[in-house]
Amino acid sequence: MAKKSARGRSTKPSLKDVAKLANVSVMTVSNVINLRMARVGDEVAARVREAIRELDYRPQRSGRSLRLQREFALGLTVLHPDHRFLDDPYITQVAAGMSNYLATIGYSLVVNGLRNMEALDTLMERSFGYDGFAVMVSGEREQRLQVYHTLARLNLPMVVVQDDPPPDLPEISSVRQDDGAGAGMLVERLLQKGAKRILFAASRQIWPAMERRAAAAAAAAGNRARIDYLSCSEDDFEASIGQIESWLRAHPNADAVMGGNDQLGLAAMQAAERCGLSVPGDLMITGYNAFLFQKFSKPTLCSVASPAYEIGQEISKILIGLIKDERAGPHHLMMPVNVVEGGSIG
Amino acid sequence: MAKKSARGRSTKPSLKDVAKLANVSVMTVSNVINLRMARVGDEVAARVREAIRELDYRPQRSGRSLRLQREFALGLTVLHPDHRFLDDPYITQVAAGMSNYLATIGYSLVVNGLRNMEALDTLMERSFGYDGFAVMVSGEREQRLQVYHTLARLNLPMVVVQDDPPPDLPEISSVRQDDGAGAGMLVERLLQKGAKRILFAASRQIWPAMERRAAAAAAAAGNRARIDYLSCSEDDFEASIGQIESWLRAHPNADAVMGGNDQLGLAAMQAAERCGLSVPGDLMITGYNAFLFQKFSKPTLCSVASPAYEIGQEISKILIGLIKDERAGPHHLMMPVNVVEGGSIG
DNA sequence: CTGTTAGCGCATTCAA
DNA sequence: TTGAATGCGCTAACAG
Repeated sequence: MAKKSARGRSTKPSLKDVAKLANVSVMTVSNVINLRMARVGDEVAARVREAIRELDYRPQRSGRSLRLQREFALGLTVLHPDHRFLDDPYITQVAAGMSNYLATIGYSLVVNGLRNMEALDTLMERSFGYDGFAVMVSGEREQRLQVYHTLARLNLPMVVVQDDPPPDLPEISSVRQDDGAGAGMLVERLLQKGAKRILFAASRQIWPAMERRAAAAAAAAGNRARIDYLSCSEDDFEASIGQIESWLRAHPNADAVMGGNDQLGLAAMQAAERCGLSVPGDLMITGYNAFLFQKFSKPTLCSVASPAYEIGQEISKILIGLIKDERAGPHHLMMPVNVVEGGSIG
Repeated sequence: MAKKSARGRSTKPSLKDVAKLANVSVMTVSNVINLRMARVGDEVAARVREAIRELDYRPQRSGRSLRLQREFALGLTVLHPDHRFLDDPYITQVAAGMSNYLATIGYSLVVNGLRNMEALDTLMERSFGYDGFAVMVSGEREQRLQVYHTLARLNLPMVVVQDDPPPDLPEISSVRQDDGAGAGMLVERLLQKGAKRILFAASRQIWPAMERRAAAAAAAAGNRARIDYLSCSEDDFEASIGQIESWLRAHPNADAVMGGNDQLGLAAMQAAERCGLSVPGDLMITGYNAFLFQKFSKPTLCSVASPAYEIGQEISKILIGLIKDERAGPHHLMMPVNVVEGGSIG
């Protein structure tokens, strides 16, 4: 049971308490805990374990961290103006992948949601609680670069997610999914089905990955089809529908709408219905990053499966590697993607 | 710039380094950093700040934590068999609410996703990195109680989310939303519109809150309507649709389906369509916890707005209060909910 | 206003 | 095989 001091404040037991109870030195206890059994006799070890159990002792992270100069945690920093930043399923999948991998090696995940640059500055002044971290940033490239530069000053292993790291900071690693290929595959299917005029509906809030999808779609289409670009207020679903609907009414010759993500694909489905267009007969629709929503529509959305969860795991492995071997160079990982079939393109 | 040792390993600067550069004692630097300006002269403070800037010094959390016996972080522990535990929008909203509140006071959020009791035991052996934590557990009440009892041994401020804490552990706090009232309001509306036979479609994975909703719905209906109960495999959307569809075909006199959450409400929408039932004409449908999805269907789902984000904030406030004043008793907070209108009940 | 001392819990190093 | 000494970075308490 926890020790209580005179004032009634319960204090956690330390190595010293265990050592006293087991009648050994603190080092012996430390050795037992860290499984250095070669250095401890069997019966002594048993006595120590009994004392640990009796006191309900658990090593205190702060002492260990101070001594070893390791925090035994990784960070996930998200810079995004929406305060409900974890609404984004991509972010949550990355976080889940990191958390689950880290749990297997006794590490923790520290999540930081920042709404603007000021919050970042505040964060920078404080100490952190991790040995390395991943960053996901929305906004213009210029601003993203500024964020990366700021965070690089922490001098900690760092992975940029779904973006190109700054060329002038070669130490930074990156992990992305192959959104160029994914968008290309979707466009190819639309072209095969005769699409000549396509709308790419992106979110108003800029994510680098979505820009890459739009660019890759345009490149894949070449001069075989025309691709227009529409920026939608993704956070307001109703508004997105309205914007796509307006565009569809203004462009009755459109053959397809590519949603920058599945939410926008679903918005396009409803916009089509409001315009009296049948899917996929009158209008084909695709989404991107098939998470929960992909099946919510009828017909099901044709989309691209995102390995966001696996990306979270890979990020962790890379960071742990960089922490263990400081000499290791930066990693740049590109995860493959594949199309998820759906009735929305026929 | 970061100091480099002979081996090329970069080492973080410490108070001592700053003190040396500024020609003051470490305590003076500490006082400047902690804004104890009454104890430091203006020009000395300026000199110290200059040194901090020059060395890019940042206080190291581990030293501070060790000295003050505080981790400056809160934990969020989720025990749920699905490894993508953060797929649940309720959990992510709670996490976002916690993270954003904590950012304002310089605390961090540590996320722990556990898939089973073994993972919990592993976690219990290690040291943690937080001063208090919130718990969200799915599964049977018996198993949940076991989890709470295990975690209580950490002897840390603890908040149970969306569940009753164990009666024999009066120290544990709790925060819930008033799901009884929410379910009651939905039932009342259905009854007003003449519903006599209602299906409550719950997820196969048991969440205490969903059980409360089902119980409250039955209680509210009394003998005015019959409420059946169906357990759906929520993780597989297609399977959920199939299960609800089967039930609807077997019970053609059903008037309404209450989804235990919005995902299940959406599944019911599709099941209705497959049965050739129009919504709300032939069948009324409700959801629960209106997050992103609530607007994804047509007609829009009638649901109950969840204050999950606010719950996250309240959890943090409660925990911080308990950490600051150990004498404070447990808190038990019940957050009100309200209905979100939608065309799915007419 | 500034400096000195001491010790938080732990693991590396060295001594027995 | 076990123990003792040392110091990681920081701040409360006290001394000047």
